[in-house]
Amino acid sequence: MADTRERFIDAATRAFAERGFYGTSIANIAESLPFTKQALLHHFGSKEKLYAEVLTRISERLMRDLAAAGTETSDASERFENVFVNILRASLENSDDTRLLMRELLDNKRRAESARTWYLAAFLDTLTDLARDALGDGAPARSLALVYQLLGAINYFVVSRPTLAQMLGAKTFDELSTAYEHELRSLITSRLGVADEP
Amino acid sequence: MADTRERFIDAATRAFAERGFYGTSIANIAESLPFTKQALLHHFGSKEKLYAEVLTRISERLMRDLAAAGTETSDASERFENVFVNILRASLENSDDTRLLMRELLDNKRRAESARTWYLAAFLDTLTDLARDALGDGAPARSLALVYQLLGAINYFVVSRPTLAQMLGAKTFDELSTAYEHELRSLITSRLGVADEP
DNA sequence: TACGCTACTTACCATTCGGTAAGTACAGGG
DNA sequence: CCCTGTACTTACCGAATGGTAAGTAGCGTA
Repeated sequence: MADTRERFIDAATRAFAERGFYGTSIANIAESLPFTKQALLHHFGSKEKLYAEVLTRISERLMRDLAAAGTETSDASERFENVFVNILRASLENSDDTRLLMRELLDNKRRAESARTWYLAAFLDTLTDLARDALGDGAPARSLALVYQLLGAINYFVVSRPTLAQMLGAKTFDELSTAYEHELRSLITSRLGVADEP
Repeated sequence: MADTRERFIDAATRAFAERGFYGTSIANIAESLPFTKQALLHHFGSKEKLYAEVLTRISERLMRDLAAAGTETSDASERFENVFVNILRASLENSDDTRLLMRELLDNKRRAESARTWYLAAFLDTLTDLARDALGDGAPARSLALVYQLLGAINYFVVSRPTLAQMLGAKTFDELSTAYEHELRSLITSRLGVADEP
């Protein structure tokens, strides 16, 4: 059944996000559902192929989210800011995906071919165009750098949340969580508000 | 010999950074040196203990670097900016360490007790104090959020470099690399240059 | 010369891993 | 009623893993 496949992909996403590709065994994934690992192999053929399906589903969602955002306003700066706030919210909401993609980023140099970066390339292209409109200057590397810095600010935070929660204590952690989006907006608007020196 | 220990820790740092804790076998580490895995076990007792020594050595370097920076100037904003540029340079220079710490961040929720966050706590404390001085406002959560965003901007970039190099091609990648520090400075100075609304 | 210590090695082991082989149960169609 | 395909299961396998046991070689000391 297609439903069983989906359940496997769900469980695999959680497991891979939590323990990484090598820290996760297919038996482990299957045991979190009422199936054996052979059922998993029946549907996906191999661990690698299951992982590929997990990645595909995540990048499809990313592109869908990105396409949905960025059409709310005509002001370039405002649009830029809103797009990144949307990315922050989506990344927080799908933190398993975010963690898994961070692991993939760390691993994919080794995981050979890794033409798997296509989703990132499309992502960056779109965002860099938005950045150029918002910055209004000509150097494409600057736009790309800014985009990457903001993605880093977002993803690193999402990935750190469990550690931060434990380290900071509930009160400070809650304050940080609520401050984060506001502070991200400040960072973006202030950056967009100043002229660049060459 | 102490030298053999150091060589094991060096090799382990590279291996753990590249493949992660679970993707690395102690036999693999030993094979990259003219020793057997039993020599490794003789010196460190277990894989976990070796990993702990690797982490300890990294966090000691981090604290040393941080203590060395931040004393160059008396102006709070300038000091803040310089500290983060120093962190960027050090993270790039020790990219294995950066990658390994990113993996640890992803793993340590699971790796139980993980009182291993102490180095991060001290790091954040120091940086947040600098941020408060530079921002000149009272909300500690804002300072912490800003610090974390800049750390994210730095670490995410360092970790992504192999992927970016492959994805962007040599020319664009070089442009991005040289633009990154400049753009980070722009991000910081512009953020410090505007007043906060509550 | 004997002793103990450090720095290793070879041999071995139980467990876990991803994957294959060979089935069982059942549904739908001719 | 049989045939075929799907969705699984139990049984099994070779390779790799972390770790233990039991050495061996060399050095410093009494």
